[in-house]
Amino acid sequence: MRKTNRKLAALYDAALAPHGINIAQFALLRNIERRQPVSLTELARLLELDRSTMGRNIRVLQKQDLVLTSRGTDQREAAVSLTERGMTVLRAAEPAWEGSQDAITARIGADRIRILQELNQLL
Amino acid sequence: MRKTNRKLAALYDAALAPHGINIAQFALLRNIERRQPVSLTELARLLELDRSTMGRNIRVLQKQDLVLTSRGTDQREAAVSLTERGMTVLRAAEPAWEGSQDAITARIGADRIRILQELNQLL
DNA sequence: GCCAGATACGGGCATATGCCCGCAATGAGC
DNA sequence: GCTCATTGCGGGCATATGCCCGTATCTGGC
Repeated sequence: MRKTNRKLAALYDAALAPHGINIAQFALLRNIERRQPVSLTELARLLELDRSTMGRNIRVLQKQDLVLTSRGTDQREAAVSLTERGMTVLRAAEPAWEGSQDAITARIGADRIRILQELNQLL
Repeated sequence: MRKTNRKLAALYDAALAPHGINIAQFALLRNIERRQPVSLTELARLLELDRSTMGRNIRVLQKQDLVLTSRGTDQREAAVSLTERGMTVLRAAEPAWEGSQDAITARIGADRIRILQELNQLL
């Protein structure tokens, strides 16, 4: 599973590289878009990551001017949103992501993809 | 896949924690045992990892006195072998690993496990 | 035997990931 | 209103991962 995950990530990363992001960042940007403005804790819950990991990942996106964070009503919360550039990059990267998705589906079969999705539910 | 991989790794890591190693290190130790003495490049090939990553992972095991490296016939090569302690820890950790393996198989089904193994071949 | 290209490593740079600890803001109970 | 447990973050520590570049060693063709 670890091997496969690395290979799969490498495939997506190669396809997304021209857009300056990797698969982890792509997934993160999509989640931000859906929920913005959203807190770090909420994003961490959505992607099932440690909160501190999420904080650092967001910082990288911020450095690239893809997201911005401000304080929420709750002064503790960091409210994360896409910047205009973030939205542009996300839109531009989507075809590359879909292309990889299709290529991988063709290679391993839609039924196996479905099983991978089930797997995550079971754990 | 990335989510599932993290969850799965966490399960194994928890089971292996009492032995002071994680799932990546466990897999690495097993491969070293099978091929020792073995070069970094060969190990990297076996586990499909970047060679520099392998070098660093080995260094961690070395720091814990689980493996030792010496120069091979080819003076460039690092010949990696298990230390006695490495062997002991590997043997001690195996039941924990098998326990996780069984628990996970029970949870997600042997057929899905088999599909995961096929997946790696296809990529 | 000598040199050029190939091969094995190590180190630097960047990201990803988790755990723990401490700080600040919130909110519930009195 | 005030105290204290809860919640949201950031920073420190450690590992994992990949890419690129430089150095050392080897090897094949001459």
